[in-house]
Amino acid sequence: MDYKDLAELIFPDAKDISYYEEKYPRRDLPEGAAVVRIGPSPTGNVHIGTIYQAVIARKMANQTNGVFFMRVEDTDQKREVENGINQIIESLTKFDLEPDEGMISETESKGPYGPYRQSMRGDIYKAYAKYLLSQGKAYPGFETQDQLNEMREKQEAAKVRTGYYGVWATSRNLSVEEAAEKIKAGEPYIIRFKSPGREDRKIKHKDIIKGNVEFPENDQDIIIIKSDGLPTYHFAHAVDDHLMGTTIVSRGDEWLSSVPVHLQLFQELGFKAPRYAHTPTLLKNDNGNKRKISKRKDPEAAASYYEEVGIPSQSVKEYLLNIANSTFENWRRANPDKSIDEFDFQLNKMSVSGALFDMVKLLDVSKNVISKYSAERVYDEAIAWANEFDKELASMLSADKEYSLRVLGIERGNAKPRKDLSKWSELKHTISYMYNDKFDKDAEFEYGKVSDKDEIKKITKLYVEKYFDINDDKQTWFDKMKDLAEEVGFAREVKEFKANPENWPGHVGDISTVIRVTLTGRQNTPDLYEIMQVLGKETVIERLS
RNA sequence: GGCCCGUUGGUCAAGCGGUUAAGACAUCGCCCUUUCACGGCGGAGACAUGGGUUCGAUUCCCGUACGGGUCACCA
Repeated sequence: MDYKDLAELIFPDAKDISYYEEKYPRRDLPEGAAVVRIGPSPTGNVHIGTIYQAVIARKMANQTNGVFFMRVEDTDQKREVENGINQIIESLTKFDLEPDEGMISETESKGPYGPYRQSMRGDIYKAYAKYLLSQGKAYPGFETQDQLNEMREKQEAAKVRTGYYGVWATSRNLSVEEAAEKIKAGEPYIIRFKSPGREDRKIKHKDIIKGNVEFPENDQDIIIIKSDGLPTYHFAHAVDDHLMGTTIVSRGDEWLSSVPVHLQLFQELGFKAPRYAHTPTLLKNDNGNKRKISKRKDPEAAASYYEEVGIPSQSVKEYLLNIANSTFENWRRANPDKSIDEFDFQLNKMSVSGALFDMVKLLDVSKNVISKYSAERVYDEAIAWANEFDKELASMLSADKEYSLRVLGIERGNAKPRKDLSKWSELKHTISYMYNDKFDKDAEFEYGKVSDKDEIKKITKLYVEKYFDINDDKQTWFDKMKDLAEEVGFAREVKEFKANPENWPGHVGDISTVIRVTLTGRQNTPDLYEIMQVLGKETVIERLS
């Protein structure tokens, strides 16, 4: 009996790998085209890190006329969540990051290298495992979970390196006959990779982001096929990225230390290894310490969070790009109106260390993004958000769309657009006073310098009766405000007042504040003239009287 | 603990042997025909630490400290 017989005994039905090598031929792509991918697991709540990876991958593929595909990595059935794949697809769609190939539903995929779901590729992994087995590069391991745990405890107690290697690899030296006998006797087993590595030798890895890294060679006989018949991440990575023609593996840097294993696997399988780009992790400040942003503890770790609070996906993408390449910021300033598709992203310009996720900065980016939207776009996006998350806002906006567009158009569309909105959840508060049914004329407002009720009444009455005319142009309106100030004994000009404050009780700004607060309930608002224009004659008179 | 990776203002970051050590966010002040937002101008604020190497180190080397990752039949 030899290795081949053993392989045959273990995987009698597995095809020869030549079948798959022919079925999935090398991609025919132009020189320099990058084939990149994301490999999310359907564990529910898509992580913002997945979106981050997708932004990077999408850009790499676009810039090189390459391919961006999505492969669902669902080999851990315990963690799987119902509808998990659809959630991933939905998330990518919302961020406008559709892959060129990949799953398009829980069970269907598009693209020539499918299926793009690891649990549906079982036969493929078995074929390659059989191939290794038949060459004596893999072997069945018979230790139970408990035995392995026990072994680790012993190793820890003895303060030696933990793991399945050297003298600890007890199944490794079983003869083919012994192994076959155990299998025939029905003993449970898994398949291990027979590592040719030696811990006292070094391997060099050149990472696109991290640069030169040196590791000890891997000497662990890692498991490649689990007892459920599915591959481990390492094995699936090697087989899939080989077959699918991945040229650059961009993934989180928590994988960096697995590179020796992966390189070895590619080597022993006879595959050409891809280039690797290990991206820094998104971190979060937790009581002064940095730690990985986590789905369990941090709401902002979920891609859906941004949708819920109404931060446009465009803003999130720009922020992520900003973290990925700090040159993005300068580019954006130089090209305020270009699509981010035109930005030249460079993988090797990525920072080596992890960045703290900065919500304040994200909001700032978002504020700029929204400021460039037209009133129509604000309306469309806001109402889409509101329909799902804020019914009151939705009915407010949709009751009179034309009117709402005018409200949203205040100080928008000009050279210096208003920048006071960074997420849709703020919108209701920002514009509520523009809607009569949301405005309580009799509420107690906080006024400024002039706060005496009778005086306020006097000023607003005078304004309405003597100065207000909805047809005035802005300059006339402005001059009239000054006239009003003068008539009630206030300084016409702020500068005059500041030069000699003892001469007046206040200035025109104090008077306009009276009008502003009475009209809107707020001391801080956009341009009052525009507000009055939108509010219309009737409402202005009604509120000021 | 072993093995990796990292450490420039509060945050994100340029810089890669000689710089007044960029810029952005945040913060403070002033200005911007009346508020606020925007915009403009300005201020404060940083090379973790100790040794080398060098005429000269934020930049190169070694140690230390600190932070992060990883050591699963999870990805």
